[in-house]
Amino acid sequence: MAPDTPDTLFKSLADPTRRAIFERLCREGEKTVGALTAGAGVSQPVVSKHLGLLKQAGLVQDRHQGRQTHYSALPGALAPLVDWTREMSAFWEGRFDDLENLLKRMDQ
Amino acid sequence: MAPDTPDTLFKSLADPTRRAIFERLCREGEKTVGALTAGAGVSQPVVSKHLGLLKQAGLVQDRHQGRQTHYSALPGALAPLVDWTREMSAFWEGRFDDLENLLKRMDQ
DNA sequence: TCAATCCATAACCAGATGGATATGGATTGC
DNA sequence: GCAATCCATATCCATCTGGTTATGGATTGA
Repeated sequence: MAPDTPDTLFKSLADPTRRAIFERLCREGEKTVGALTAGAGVSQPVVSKHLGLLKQAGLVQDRHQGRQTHYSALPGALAPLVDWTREMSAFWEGRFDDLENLLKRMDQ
Repeated sequence: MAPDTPDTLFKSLADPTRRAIFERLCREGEKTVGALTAGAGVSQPVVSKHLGLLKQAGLVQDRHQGRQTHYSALPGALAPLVDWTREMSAFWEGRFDDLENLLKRMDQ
């Protein structure tokens, strides 16, 4: 799946375990697979698999150092998501052709 | 699943068919199930099921008129998504404790 | 009233997916 | 060199999920 598309991003972040891993990397910075496994609530192979998917999606990068692999977040990859939500909201803001929208705006 | 949480929103928008329906509602405004089915590429029951999930997630609302049901988008429900991405980016911006981040910033 | 239309629900199926365990390669420490 | 550690891959399994067809209730129109 092509990285950095809304589809890939939504799919990658839809799983709670996977999203939690990404969140930890965003909050706490670079971490090894072992460190991520501690507290993930799932086995190490599962963590590795999720990290592989996050990497494919362009959301994380890895750095090999000896027998450890350090992963870190690439929050810039979230840009297409931001664009998408902005686009959807923009369509909403730009449309005033039904009564409900009109009433909502008059309500403000 | 509780509506309007990042988890529910990501899951709801992860499916391409479902997201396409939501996008159409955002772009083109209120539509009946029949109108949405035309061009969705899937059968009418599938469209109904997706609309049911989108409604549970708080992303759409429905309005019954005779034998038709009109659905419309509620893009305000995307707010938790926007907040979440902002939060992740904020963690990123606030951290300058490793060499790679430093180099990236010096690069700009 | 009766046929047709619109939509939701039910039942079912195939494939995707998240999880576990088993294993093995690479690296480190003794 | 050898045992131990770290991680990725392989295999397998149960469940979830997105799709189909079948059906039926409600409403409309003739």
